[in-house]
Amino acid sequence: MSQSNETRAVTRFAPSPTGSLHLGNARTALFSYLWARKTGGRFILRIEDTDAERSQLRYRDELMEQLRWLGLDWDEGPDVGGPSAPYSQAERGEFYRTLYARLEAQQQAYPCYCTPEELELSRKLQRMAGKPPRYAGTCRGLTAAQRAEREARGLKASLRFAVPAGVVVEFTDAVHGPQRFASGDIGDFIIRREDGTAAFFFCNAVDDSAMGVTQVLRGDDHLTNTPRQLMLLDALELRRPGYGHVGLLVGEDGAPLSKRHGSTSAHEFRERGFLSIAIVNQLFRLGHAADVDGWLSASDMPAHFRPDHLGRAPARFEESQLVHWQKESLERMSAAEIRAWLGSNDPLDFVELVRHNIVLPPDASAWRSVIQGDLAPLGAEEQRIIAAAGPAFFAAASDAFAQSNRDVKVLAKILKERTGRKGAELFMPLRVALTGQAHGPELAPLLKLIPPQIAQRRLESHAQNS
RNA sequence: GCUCCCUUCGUCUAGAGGCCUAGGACACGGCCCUCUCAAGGCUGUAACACGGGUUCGAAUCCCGUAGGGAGCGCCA
Repeated sequence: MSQSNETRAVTRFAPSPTGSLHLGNARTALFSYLWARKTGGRFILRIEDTDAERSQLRYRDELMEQLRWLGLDWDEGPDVGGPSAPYSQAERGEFYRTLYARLEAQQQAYPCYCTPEELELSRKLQRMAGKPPRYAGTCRGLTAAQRAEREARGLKASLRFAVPAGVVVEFTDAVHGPQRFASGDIGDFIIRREDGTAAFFFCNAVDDSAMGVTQVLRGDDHLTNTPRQLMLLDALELRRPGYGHVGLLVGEDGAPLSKRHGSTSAHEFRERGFLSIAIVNQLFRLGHAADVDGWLSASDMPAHFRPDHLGRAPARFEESQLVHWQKESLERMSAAEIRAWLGSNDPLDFVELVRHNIVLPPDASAWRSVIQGDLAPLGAEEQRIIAAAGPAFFAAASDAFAQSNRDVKVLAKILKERTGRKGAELFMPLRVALTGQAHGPELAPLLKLIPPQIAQRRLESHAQNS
């Protein structure tokens, strides 16, 4: 296994442009990217847009934008070209046609005239009989005359791969190890749709091979599909890429990540203000055992990627862990970078002051209004602190503030003499009255940023009544 | 139904027969620091799904059971 890790891996990400980049896909893209970068190989982006109905150019562009945002760049792809162009399957029809012709000439593929209704019925019947729902082979034995008769009736045909009987397909999965499947368990499957477009099993396998991909990394859900693709490649005498199937990414309830888990696309996390490097650090550790615990920069990540430590079990995505990487990422940014991330024009000293109390951009707005606008209503803990201090304290505080020239040290000294309070007993009520919150950045510099009249008013407001 | 896959602390994982009284990280609790939060330091709670084997010895190997998942699509 270590042998293959040393060689230059050619990997790919092959999304279908039918929606935005899902976290699960983002993770396999990341792993593929890292594998290529780690070994000095190549990373290919191929767009699987054979389903004209659902594929949209808009989605393709979004996908590419989101990959770039995550820091994944490709060496070959629809926009940058490469030796295996074109990289959109919709444009590879000619290549597919020569392969179909070969398969038909070798009698390893045949036209199928069954209608969707007939197929549906057949599957239903088989299910009821307790049998696996496989293609019955109705059209496999059709004579030339029978085919001609169907053509004459104007029937459209799909093309099916004739699965060889009695074959055992073996391969070594990069994450699951040795695998064996019997061809008898696999029905003849469609490789060209009735409309002439290539079906997934076919174009996906054939392109990986033709593009020189050495390591296919994909979700576990494809594991049992792999023998089909292998038989196809074998029939065409095309080189087999290595396959690796990683455990799926699931939500906090253990079910596959879906809408009901809230955000599931990279785009949604971006909208909420998560940093791409935070997301990448999190994905890096889901279904993958890194050799370090700490935060990694994008440039350090490839060296720490371990293809032989990819996980078989489903990995649960938990936002609390993402938040950790978000904090770690923020710690490593300059105030100017944080300001840019916030998209604000806050003074840098303000950013510097509140940065450790920010996880997502809305946290910054809260502090912004503390120094300029109104305070949010007090929470339970805050109310308790105010009540415990009492109006007399704030009357004294208000006086003291007027003499303090906004210097917390001076303010505290006067108050200490007047009230006998010190430490938390003294500072906490001040903090709550001035900021409306029981936690936050250091009080002294914060006070300097609050306009004096506003600070004065906040202290006085608690001196009045209970 | 058939075929295949998966199962270590709440979560991510280390672990490839003795180094495991199972390690780390996140989260959670405590202590220190401190006006508070965060950060940092120290520290605590917490897991080998179950049952049989094999072995001097099993989280690690074998066989079952249970639970979860995937595939069997003219969707990728």
